[in-house]
Amino acid sequence: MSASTKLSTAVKAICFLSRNYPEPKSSPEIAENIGINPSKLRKILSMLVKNDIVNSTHGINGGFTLSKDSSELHLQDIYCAIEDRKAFYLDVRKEDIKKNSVPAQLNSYFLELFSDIQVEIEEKMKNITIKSILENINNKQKNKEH
Amino acid sequence: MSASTKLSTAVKAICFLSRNYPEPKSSPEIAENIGINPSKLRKILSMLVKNDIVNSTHGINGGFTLSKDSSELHLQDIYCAIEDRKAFYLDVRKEDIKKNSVPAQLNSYFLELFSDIQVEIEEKMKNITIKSILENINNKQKNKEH
DNA sequence: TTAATTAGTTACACTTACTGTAACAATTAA
DNA sequence: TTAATTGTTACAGTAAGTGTAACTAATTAA
Repeated sequence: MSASTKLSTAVKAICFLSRNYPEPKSSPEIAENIGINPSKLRKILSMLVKNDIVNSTHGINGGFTLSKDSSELHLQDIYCAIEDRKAFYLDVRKEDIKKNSVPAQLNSYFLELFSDIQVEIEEKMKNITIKSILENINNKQKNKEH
Repeated sequence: MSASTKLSTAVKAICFLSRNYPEPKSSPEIAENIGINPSKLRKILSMLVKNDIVNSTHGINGGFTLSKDSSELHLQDIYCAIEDRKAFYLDVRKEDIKKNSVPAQLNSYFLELFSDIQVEIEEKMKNITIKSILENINNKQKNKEH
């Protein structure tokens, strides 16, 4: 599952929890709503639990709830929780080339360029909250109805 | 081979051709310099040939040469030549969810967001030429020697 | 015309990674 | 203690990536 796919899946689950707050929702319930396997979903949600984005309670009537208000949940937080590598990781070929050769210097150049791009993406995600996403799609829906 | 890896490989080959211009260089020569299999390199270079970025001549003393000056070669051109999909393609999960449901709307939202990111990356690449890359690594090298 | 050399393409075995699912272990509430 | 739920592990099956070789087509030199 790619980073971008995982991110959108996590956000779908979070939005589902946000709309049902404060009622705990089980993995089969959430999974059914967003169209994914419950086991796979639990893997993703367990990482959100570890990062204090959602709470989980075991046992009867247990499930997942949001731990923060949607206005305090930034896309960047969610991304960092589910991905240990940096955002949208981009790589160069790690071939065996001579040190300080032009190809080796180009490797450094591209790693730096890709790193810059990653920082820009992350900055973008810092400015997006779950609340703003939900407002965004609500507005789109209203415009459709006119 | 990921898009980013292919891009950096192509640029390494192009820089090698730029430094040896106008002498044609064969795929084994280039491959040896940048540390890659000649056959794989030919696959990448053949796409650059189709997009008029490098020329190729068959037969004895044949090989590859640059078809443009390094100041007229933009990173974006190279990227488009070797990748049919959009830059650094990001995707959402194509699960079976109800039309117009919130998860479906979130899919649209993320596709739009990822598309925006792609456009930004491509804009960045439009402003980078092979010449500027070579100057950049030359300056870095000079600073090291001080 | 022939031989040699090189690009361009195809094929294939090998490995690696991804996928979906199930099963199990750990935890909690009734 | 039992049942339900999270959290984790395992695994078979599939898909994708990798490296390499081999083949075809094109071109040049002798």
